Amino acid sequence: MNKGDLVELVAADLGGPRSHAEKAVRAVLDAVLEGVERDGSVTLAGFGTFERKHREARPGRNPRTGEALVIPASSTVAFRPAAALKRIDAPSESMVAVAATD
Amino acid sequence: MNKGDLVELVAADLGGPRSHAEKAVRAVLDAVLEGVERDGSVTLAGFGTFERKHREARPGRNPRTGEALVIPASSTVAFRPAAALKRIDAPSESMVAVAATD
DNA sequence: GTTCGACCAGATCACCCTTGTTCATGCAGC
DNA sequence: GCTGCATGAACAAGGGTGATCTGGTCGAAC
Repeated sequence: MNKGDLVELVAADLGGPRSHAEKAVRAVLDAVLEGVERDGSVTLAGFGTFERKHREARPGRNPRTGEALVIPASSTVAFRPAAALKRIDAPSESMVAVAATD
Repeated sequence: MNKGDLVELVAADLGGPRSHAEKAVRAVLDAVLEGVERDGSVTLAGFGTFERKHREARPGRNPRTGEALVIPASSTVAFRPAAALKRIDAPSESMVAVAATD
């Protein structure tokens, strides 16, 4: 799913025109990045937490040549999903039971 | 930073009332979850990709008791940030140069 | 007021991360 | 609406890193 489809979903939710939903999507994404840049972390209850993580330099390897190299330290944005959207998958053996229950 | 602050940023961006921005934030977050559920992944160019990742069951351990246990298979939502928001930190040796340049 | 998130402990395994290319697609501008 | 540009995905291999378990409480957020 790409941004266009997401905009359609947002438009369906907000009920307004797609152009408005598109602006809303951009505004939210930009605000998240802004918040991460400013505060270092953005916590959205029930959704997850975006946080800027500093990664130490560490030894890496060029997968093409196999040559060892040093991956420089970098800052990236990590996302920790809220517990609400972690779903425990039923074990394979229970799938039959689930199917029977369902 | 919490959801309220994010809403304020979005409101400042959209220019509308905060109540409207709050609805927009909820709509976007909900749409992302909806998209992940539907399609398995949501790609936002310049921001990142949300994708549902299936994690196999694996042996774990209760950190309190040290007792071994099996972590059941689960599905979670992972976020891969776009290359644009990965920032390479200057090496320590360059910090002096940066300081000198700055 | 209620619920949700963070924290911490220790051990372990999955996965992320590098390079570099190309192609295709998505996005945005005209 | 079309085109152009930019960005994402995939692959290959290996090692380091972090995510993960529980759980109770406190504080903040909703």
